[in-house]
Amino acid sequence: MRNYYTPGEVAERFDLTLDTLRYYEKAGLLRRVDRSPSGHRRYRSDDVELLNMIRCLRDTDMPIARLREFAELIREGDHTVPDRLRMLQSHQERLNERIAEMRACQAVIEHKIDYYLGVLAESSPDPLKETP
Amino acid sequence: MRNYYTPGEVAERFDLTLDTLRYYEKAGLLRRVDRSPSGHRRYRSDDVELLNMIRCLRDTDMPIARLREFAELIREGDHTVPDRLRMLQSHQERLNERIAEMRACQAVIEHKIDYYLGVLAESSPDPLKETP
DNA sequence: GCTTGACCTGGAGCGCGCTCCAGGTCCCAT
DNA sequence: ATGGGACCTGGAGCGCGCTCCAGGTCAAGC
Repeated sequence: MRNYYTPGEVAERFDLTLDTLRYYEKAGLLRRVDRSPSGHRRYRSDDVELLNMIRCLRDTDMPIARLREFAELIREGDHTVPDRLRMLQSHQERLNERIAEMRACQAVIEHKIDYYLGVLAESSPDPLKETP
Repeated sequence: MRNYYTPGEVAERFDLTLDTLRYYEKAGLLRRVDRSPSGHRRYRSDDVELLNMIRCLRDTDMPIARLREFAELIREGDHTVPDRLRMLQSHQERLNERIAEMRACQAVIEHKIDYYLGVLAESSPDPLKETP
């Protein structure tokens, strides 16, 4: 029973390419990952756990640079928990703002959709009762 | 009484730079804008109206290429209303999906925040009743 | 022994959406 | 007449986040 994950497994699990996975490591989002005797990477379950977080944060547009900061805090040890907490909390706030912004845009777009629907209704009115 | 807007006015109104405004024009998001005798741009109110839509769509991550398609439909005339409608509707759907995705990520992040709060609570428990 | 496939490396390249620049024109106020 | 400010042009450059590549190693199965 293996206690590690191969690059292929990890890539598939998070829907990342091998290139991206290596890029994340180079960029400092992951520690230097363990290797098999032949040099292949072996991801531990805590790497995978971190990647899960990374994917969430990336998917919500946290830039790589900030992700690296976060990862560095983790590597520095338990005394950085308050800083990590602050990072996550402020990210949540930004996210709330972003979602609100998107909702506002949606409203404007919806308005335009209604307008277009109106235009169509007028140009081709009730097909059973055409205007004379 | 002027019936046009200067580049500076438009840029400020939509919080864009003059460069971006010109870029949008080059990219085909705007028609070739009118000019003053001295060559300065003069935006009409329908340009401004379109820009308002463009800003909404860009702010919700519609790529420039798709925006150009949309703008071209407008230029082609009223018979493209159904196509425009479809574009906006499918954009709204994508947006809903995107927002749902972000909410899902937020839940994961919130979970982590709670975990960190737990860690902190444990490492520095009730300050008035320290563990012996 | 040979092929296949998964993985390795360092480094170059790319697509997107701007952003910046040099050098110029025009107009208005001092 | 001079200076400042708003704007013009074409084209180069940039930051980000990957993505691709050539050339190589290794392990397992036929």
